[in-house]
Amino acid sequence: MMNPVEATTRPARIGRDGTRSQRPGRLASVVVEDLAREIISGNWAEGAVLPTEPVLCEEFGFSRTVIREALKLLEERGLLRVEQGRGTTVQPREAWNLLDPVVLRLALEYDQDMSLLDNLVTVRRILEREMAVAAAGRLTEADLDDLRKNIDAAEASYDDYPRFRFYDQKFHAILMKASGNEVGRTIVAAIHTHGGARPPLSAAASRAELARTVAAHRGVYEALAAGDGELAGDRISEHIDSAWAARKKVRRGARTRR
Amino acid sequence: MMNPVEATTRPARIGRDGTRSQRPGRLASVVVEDLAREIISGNWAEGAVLPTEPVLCEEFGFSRTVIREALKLLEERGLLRVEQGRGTTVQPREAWNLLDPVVLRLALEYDQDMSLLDNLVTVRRILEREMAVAAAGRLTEADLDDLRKNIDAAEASYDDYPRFRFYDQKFHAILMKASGNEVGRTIVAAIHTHGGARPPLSAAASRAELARTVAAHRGVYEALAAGDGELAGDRISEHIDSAWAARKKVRRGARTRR
DNA sequence: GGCCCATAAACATCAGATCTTTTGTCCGAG
DNA sequence: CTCGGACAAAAGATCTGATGTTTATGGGCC
Repeated sequence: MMNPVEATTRPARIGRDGTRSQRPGRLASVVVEDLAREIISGNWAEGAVLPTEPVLCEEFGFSRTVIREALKLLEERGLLRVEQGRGTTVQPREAWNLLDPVVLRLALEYDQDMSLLDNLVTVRRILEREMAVAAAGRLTEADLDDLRKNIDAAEASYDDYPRFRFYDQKFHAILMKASGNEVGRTIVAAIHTHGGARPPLSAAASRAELARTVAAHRGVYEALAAGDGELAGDRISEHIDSAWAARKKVRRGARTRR
Repeated sequence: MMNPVEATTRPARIGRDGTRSQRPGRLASVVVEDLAREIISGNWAEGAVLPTEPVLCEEFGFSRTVIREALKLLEERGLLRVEQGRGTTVQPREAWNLLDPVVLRLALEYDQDMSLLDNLVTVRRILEREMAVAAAGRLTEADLDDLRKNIDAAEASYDDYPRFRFYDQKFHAILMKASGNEVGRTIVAAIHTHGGARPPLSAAASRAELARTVAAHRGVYEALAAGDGELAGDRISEHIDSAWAARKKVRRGARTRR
């Protein structure tokens, strides 16, 4: 269902030299990853000109088909600008599409002071708050049932963190869907899926933290069941904030920079 | 600047037969537009299987290079799923990246009840409100100067609507940038650029409406200059809401469905 | 009936050639 | 010396045809 692959894709420039023990799905994704990293890490500054396509072919050992596909995808993500007759140049950070999975993942990886992660959580908190308010007036009995069963399932998963996270995200997903705001749902889903998959958000949590999450969800549920959208919004906002604060504290003591 | 072409793109399958009086920038964009329209209009339902690449080549009259590039871009946008050995299928609406320019434009075009546009404005209002609050504590003197000059320039452009819109958007852009929230800025910028370019948001406004906009901006500016972030946020939120309400009213009387 | 392999379908990649656009240079006219 | 236009070089865009890989399917074989 999901796609938890490619978190560490980086098969080190495989060519056609026979030793391709594993193929990364698409060759172009290797090139995308590589070039995106150069750009996002700041190694290649804004305005820098990339080598020409034939040169890149030689460097990576892939054909032009693959290289071109990668360049097009990077252009689509706002990292590059490809112009006939002129060459390929690096776009300014303002043009990057930070909601794109690859861009987001790499940007977070090089986000030393966690300002980007902070931004992400802020956006998520704001949007989810308002979407909870909107959902309050639209939830069906079936939705409420779903939410309740989801909370129960999460409560029974304290010993299986991945499973717990699944139900955690599912809870928010039900709410987003019920809010009727497709745009908000798209954004929040992108943040959940690709932003939450990084430390410190992806690190296993203490049992107490999980219990707090369940309690918070139950509080949101009760507010929704009572039809009090504002209260539900306040509670989910508070929930996201406090969960993030707890996570930041964890990270601070960990020093996980690799 | 924009690209008002290709609303009805289908230049009768130009080949290399000499008569290519005009090239649409990239051939792939024609294919992207065409296929995206089929999907977003609902003409092709979720799960539908597209013709194979060779067939598409024949239909469009382009080579596989072009067709493949288009398919890859559509996959990137969440509209399609391309799988080796199986074929190309249409993705469910939930997977669409509604913030992508092309997807957003077409989705709005087929957004008969304006619910999507409503979603867009809601997200924008929520985000901009919070970002104004954040900006209040970070604005430099230079930023404030910029804002003031921007308002004055807008006020002097009542008779040149495109120019007025430029300054209008610039005002918001300065604020977004000053907020320090890159993610929020990316999202709001996407909404401004690609969502605001459609009727009824793109239609020329009355002089009174423009004056109200300027007054609203000035109110936001004064709150910011006074360091009152909450007030600035409330004002900008109110501004976006009332401007949208006015626009909806215009649209209602117009019946612009073509 | 269930398992295994041959085959076909469909996308992935490669290789090389030709076309277009952009840009910079060079040279002659004024 | 400066301005233009012709010309050439660079770089991406597109075309063509062949070959590799993955997936699904169908027919034997046990």
